[in-house]
Amino acid sequence: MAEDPSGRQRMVAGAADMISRRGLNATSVRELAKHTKAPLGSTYHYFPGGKYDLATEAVRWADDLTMGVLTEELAAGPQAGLSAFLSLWRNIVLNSDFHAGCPVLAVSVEDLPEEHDTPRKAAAEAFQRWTSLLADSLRDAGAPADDAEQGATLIVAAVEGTVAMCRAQRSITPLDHVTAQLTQMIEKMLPELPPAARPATARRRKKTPRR
Amino acid sequence: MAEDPSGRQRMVAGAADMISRRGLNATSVRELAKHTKAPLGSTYHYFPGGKYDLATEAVRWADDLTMGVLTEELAAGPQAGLSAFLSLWRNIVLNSDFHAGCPVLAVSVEDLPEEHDTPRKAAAEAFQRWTSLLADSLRDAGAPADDAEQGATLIVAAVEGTVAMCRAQRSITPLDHVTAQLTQMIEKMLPELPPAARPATARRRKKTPRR
DNA sequence: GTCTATACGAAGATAGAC
DNA sequence: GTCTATCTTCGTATAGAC
Repeated sequence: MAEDPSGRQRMVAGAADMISRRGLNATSVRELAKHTKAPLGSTYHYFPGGKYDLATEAVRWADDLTMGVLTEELAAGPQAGLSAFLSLWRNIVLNSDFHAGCPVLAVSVEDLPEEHDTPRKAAAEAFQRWTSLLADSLRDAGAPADDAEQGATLIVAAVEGTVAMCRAQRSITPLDHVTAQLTQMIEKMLPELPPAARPATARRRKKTPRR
Repeated sequence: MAEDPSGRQRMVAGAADMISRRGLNATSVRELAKHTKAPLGSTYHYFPGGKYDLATEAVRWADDLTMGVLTEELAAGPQAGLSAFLSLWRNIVLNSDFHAGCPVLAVSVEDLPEEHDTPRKAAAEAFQRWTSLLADSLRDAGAPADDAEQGATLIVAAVEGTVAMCRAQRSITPLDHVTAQLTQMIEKMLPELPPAARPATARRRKKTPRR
């Protein structure tokens, strides 16, 4: 968990980044090895299943990273979680000057040969985990069960779609618009409360909040 | 506009479909020619700029198709337009058994070499056109200007993201959830009216409605 | 103008030297 | 165990025969 100097770990993170930029098909093992300063042959020592093993781990890596951020921030309620989720992708898009995005989305829109289907399955799992986490948080905060489930799905879908739109348009404006609307949506689906109050279920947090 | 038996037109539509399934990088000119029964050499006669010319036209083709559907159905108001927009992609996903999606999104998440950037620009334009059309319709129906603009962006982003989620999960459920939430969102942003009534601006339509 | 045959590079994957 | 050199397949693009 401390920094892992291992070439293996660097390759997984590097693959996630590269896939998020160019997609899975355009991410070659050759170039990845070069960028991460790992010898080409070692790749197949670390990842005997080759490119698709590597891609699957890259998707899981992004999944876990996102789950970590969401879990931590959702402790302070759905709005805080939404905000953190948005910031996560916002920073990735801006720091890469609109060149990087979400590797999970990238894998989801490339039809893979039937026998190398594990990256897509990992992507499906990631979306499911993010959605469930958000839905639970909305329910805990008092949203009706249907709205919680549907709203969580909308949040994940909208963020993924918006990141792609921002990249196409080379502008962060779509993300700002979506942020405003999703924030409104959550407000309307929660029971009305004075801004300071919070339902009891939302108060249990596991750690001290960040920052 | 009647059926075009031309090989050229078939290649553009075929490219749009293939890109929507596997992404731009995995769409080879070779295989496209084979699928559309056009000789490989002819491709470069029709599209002197090669693969990226072809991709750009494919994106514009999908753009125009979507604009046509949207323009026609939005004449009956924003809810009808949303519904048609959703159906369009829903049918594509279901008819392809979760293998096809939106070519505009596919192009948006693949970083292209700087010199072959036109497909991305065409994608940016497509998103912009769809968003503007929806925003205008929402404004005409009485939504506040900010909500109209932001809501239109959310609709486009959410639909694009949801199509990708459905493909990853091999399930149409996300699209159903998003449909419910977006429908609610539009209702809440429009002035309250008895279901039968309609603001005057939404009544002007250009053609007789289909079917 | 249409198409076949081919040039040339880069992809995934592996064999086998260190 | 690590890495280099190489095999095979497929990519884009073109040259030149009909």
